Amino acid sequence: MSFYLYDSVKKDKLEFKSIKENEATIYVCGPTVYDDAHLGHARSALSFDMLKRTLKALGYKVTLAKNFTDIDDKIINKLANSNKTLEELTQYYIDRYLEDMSALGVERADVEPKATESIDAIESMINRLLESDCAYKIDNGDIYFDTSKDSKYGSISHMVTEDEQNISRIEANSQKRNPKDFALWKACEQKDVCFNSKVGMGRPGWHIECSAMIEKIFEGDENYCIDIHCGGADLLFPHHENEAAQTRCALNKEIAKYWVHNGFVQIDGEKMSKSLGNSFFLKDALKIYDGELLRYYLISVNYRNDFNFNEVDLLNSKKRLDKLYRLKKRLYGGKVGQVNKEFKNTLIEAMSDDLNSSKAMAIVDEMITSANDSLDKEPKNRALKQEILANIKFINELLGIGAKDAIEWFQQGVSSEDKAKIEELIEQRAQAKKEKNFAKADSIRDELTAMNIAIMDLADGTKWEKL
RNA sequence: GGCGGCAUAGCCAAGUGGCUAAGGCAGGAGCCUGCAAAGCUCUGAUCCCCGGUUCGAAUCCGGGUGCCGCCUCCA
Repeated sequence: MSFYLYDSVKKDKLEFKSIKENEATIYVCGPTVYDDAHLGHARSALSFDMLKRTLKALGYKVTLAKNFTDIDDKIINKLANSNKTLEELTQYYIDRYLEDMSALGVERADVEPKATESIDAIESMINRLLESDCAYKIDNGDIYFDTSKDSKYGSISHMVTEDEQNISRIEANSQKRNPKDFALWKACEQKDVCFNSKVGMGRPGWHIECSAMIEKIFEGDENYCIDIHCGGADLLFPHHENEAAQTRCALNKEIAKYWVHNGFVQIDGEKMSKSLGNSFFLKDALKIYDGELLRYYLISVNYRNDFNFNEVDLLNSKKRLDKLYRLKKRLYGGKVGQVNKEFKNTLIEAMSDDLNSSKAMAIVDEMITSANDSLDKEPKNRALKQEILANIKFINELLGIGAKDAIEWFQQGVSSEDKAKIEELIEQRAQAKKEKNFAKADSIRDELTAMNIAIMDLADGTKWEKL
């Protein structure tokens, strides 16, 4: 089966042809670890988690690297107001990031390089750029990349123009050869946030770390370092433009064969920001909503589109995901059989079309309806039940949803005392029903409703769910 | 100022030249049920506006209008 991916540099949906047959190499620009992860980080991580899962389902051996930028101006600023070391501070946020992403079902990357642990690769690349005069050092020790040395500069973002007016906001520095030149290395004096390297005392610029890490981690071929380079839409310029330029000048090849960018998350139609006070940290969202639900909600929209996060839509997603778990609950404790091949292929096919998760979810919904219908007609068909459970298992492999215990799913946040009380009330109601005392049965149901508990009388007894 | 994206039923959202425009939520009708809930069945849009290309366009081109993003750290 062919895999198609929208390349945001070529602006076209292309058939994926990996550098090495049946192997796929992916690099994702990860977070700068100076604060907790927000919904935007989640969306990025989820997009490329789906990419990895889909390629694996198609039979590729996937290697995904996601970096942590653990040295940067904002980290240094934060350090000034804390009594932690650089490593303590960044490791704290790395752990927080991984914890939050784990709650969303994001698989760990195969390689997780840190900038501070890649100084050797960075200084090596900077040295080569200096030797070939693609980079130059100015009086204060800063090292800049000379964008005029890269004839293809601008080919990634299509953002570079000759018009001087457009670049008025770029850092003014009289020693820079070209206004667009960017820092590869920032000289500094403070020892606690600087590294002693062959290119001087200082710290790496943001862009060089990705180029250097990719060179260090992946082999590539004579034309490309990796198959797919991923990141948020905002990274296209200047970050990815600069990465591409550095790699071209240092290695004489392109950094990536395909470029994939995910769209932004807005909250209630407004850009996320601390000043707006819209709760945008993942940890806050996870206090209220289940991680799997957030995952399901966030992947319900194509990864390239902007995403407008709001509670109404989130609760709609909850109802939709509940249907999957209700089906799973219907088959509770049953054996998992063989997945339906047609279902599996249709689902992979949807994801193979530029990760069309919306379509994949529609296919899941159709499977749920058809499965419920079949179960209504043939409640004792064991083979059918086993196949449906296998289908649900495959949904989890590909989309990362539906793996939880179906009973627990509907009882999240209910204490064991409340559970006992609910069971007791249901028992009393069953007795009242048996005696045809419907008034009493209904009043017990009202009592449960007041506790936010919904009940449903099924063939095999009364089941309850937390609303 | 420069570059780019988006606009599909009450809401969310697939679909990028051609069968009756996916799917979900909400709403309506029915089956089932002591009544409900759950589940199942049926039910809704000609695709922001104008013009063009074409036998044929939501889908391509041009022009509007509106919203958003990037150009400075940012997923």
